Amino acid sequence: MRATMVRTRFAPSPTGYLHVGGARTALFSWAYARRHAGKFVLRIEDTDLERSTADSVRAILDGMAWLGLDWDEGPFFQMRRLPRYREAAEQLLREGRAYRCYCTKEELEQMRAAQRARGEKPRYDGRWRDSKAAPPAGVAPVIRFKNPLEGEVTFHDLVKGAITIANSELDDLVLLREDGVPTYNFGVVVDDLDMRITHVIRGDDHVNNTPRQINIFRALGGALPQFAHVPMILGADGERLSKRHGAVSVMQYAEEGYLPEALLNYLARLGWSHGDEEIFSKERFVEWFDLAHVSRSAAQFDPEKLRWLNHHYVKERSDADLAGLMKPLIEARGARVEDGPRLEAVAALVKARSETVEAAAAAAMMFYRETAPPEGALELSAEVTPALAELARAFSSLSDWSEEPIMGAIDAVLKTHKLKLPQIAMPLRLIVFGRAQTPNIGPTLAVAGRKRVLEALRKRVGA
RNA sequence: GUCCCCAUCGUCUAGAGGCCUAGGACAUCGCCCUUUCACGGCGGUAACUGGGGUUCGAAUCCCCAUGGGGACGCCA
Repeated sequence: MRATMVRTRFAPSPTGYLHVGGARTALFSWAYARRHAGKFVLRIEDTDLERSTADSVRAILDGMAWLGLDWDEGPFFQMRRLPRYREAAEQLLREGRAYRCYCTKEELEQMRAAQRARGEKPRYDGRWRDSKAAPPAGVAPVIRFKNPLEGEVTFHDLVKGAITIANSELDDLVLLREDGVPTYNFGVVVDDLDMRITHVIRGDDHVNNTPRQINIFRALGGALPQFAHVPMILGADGERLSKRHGAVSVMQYAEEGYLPEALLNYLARLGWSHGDEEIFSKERFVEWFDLAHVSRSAAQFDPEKLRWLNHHYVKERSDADLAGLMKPLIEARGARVEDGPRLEAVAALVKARSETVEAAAAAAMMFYRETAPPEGALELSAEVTPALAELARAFSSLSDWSEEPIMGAIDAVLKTHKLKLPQIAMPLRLIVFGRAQTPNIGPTLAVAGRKRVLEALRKRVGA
């Protein structure tokens, strides 16, 4: 007998972009399904009519696509399943496991305020649970769940272990609003049941919802999935992740020149580990991923380490690949790649000092845009000027414009004028590129092209 | 306030009773390479929250304290 197939899901609410916390939850859920040759289901929980938007749905899908997290079923939208929730709620009503509640919001607020004032946990007191009172006229009821009064719920979380919560801590939550839209806890249960989810992998913040959901699962007569609650991601200062901590949106990282494989690798390593392994591919991650090694405590997001990882992957990309990614960014800066040196050669040169594709594009600009040295930065001494003039002549007569002959010409000039390399290389950098820091002078001049080098030199020292 | 969860270097983490004078990575510091800036190489600083148990032996198990996080909506 084969074990039932693993089915996991990612169930975001479309109320904003895909943020790193959600992305990691999705990643773990996705990896678990892939690892066990199961199915990964995407479900959009759009029951918050106020905040859900089509743009958010797009943003979430875009984020997942960029990260390469593909799903096998869905996206399903809860708002298209309303009849199904109504049906499930009516079943519970019929079986006496749910009831109509006619409380007004003001009434509920009053009740909670009083409870808080008494130092109690605010919760619905069940006043309509067994009420025989006639429903007040003109009030549309909600349907509430008849949560068990006694006993406790224990479940074995795949990452946290046994968790027990007393039913007396729970209250009769709303299943269906007056307009027939399900609340979160009800929608989740009906869907996880209908979609035959075997492993619910989600954020830590849902631990407290789980016992409620388990009670509903049971009332509905369904089989329980396994639960795995992954810890939250905190900002670098230990606070809840927010915009203050830099980018939280996955797509913003894309825009800032991060590579998907870098973000993926970083996220995988946040709250999960495989011995001392730090750098691994998506494929390797799938091979290694297990719930047992998910950590139980929250992790702080470290932008520095992400940058380091990204740099690693930038260096790992082929020159052609990197050039392809850089091109639109260079053009966005108003330069034409066609007017300058071959982008692949430039990419090869700037790789080592660019943590992001953005940075690589910025560094590449020195090859695509003329820049005059800052005022006063270039002061040529009486001995350097003739040396540079001679160098220009030597350059123009080189039969081959590449690193080796270029350095040969420089060495010769150094020798005849009794100069040290920096004395010639620094002015050269300033004259040709308008800056003192560039990659090694030889390959840099080679990539820049003879025409540009000679023109800049002649303008400055004649020849 | 009540309930739930968590606790190893600044950060991410290894560690499932002896392999731990606690390992790796980022960051940081120093040296080397480099006659610029980087990349790279080598090395250093740096942690088991506290207190009680259990055990021949505890970072690892139990209890308490402390600290942190989460949840208490007709949000998800």
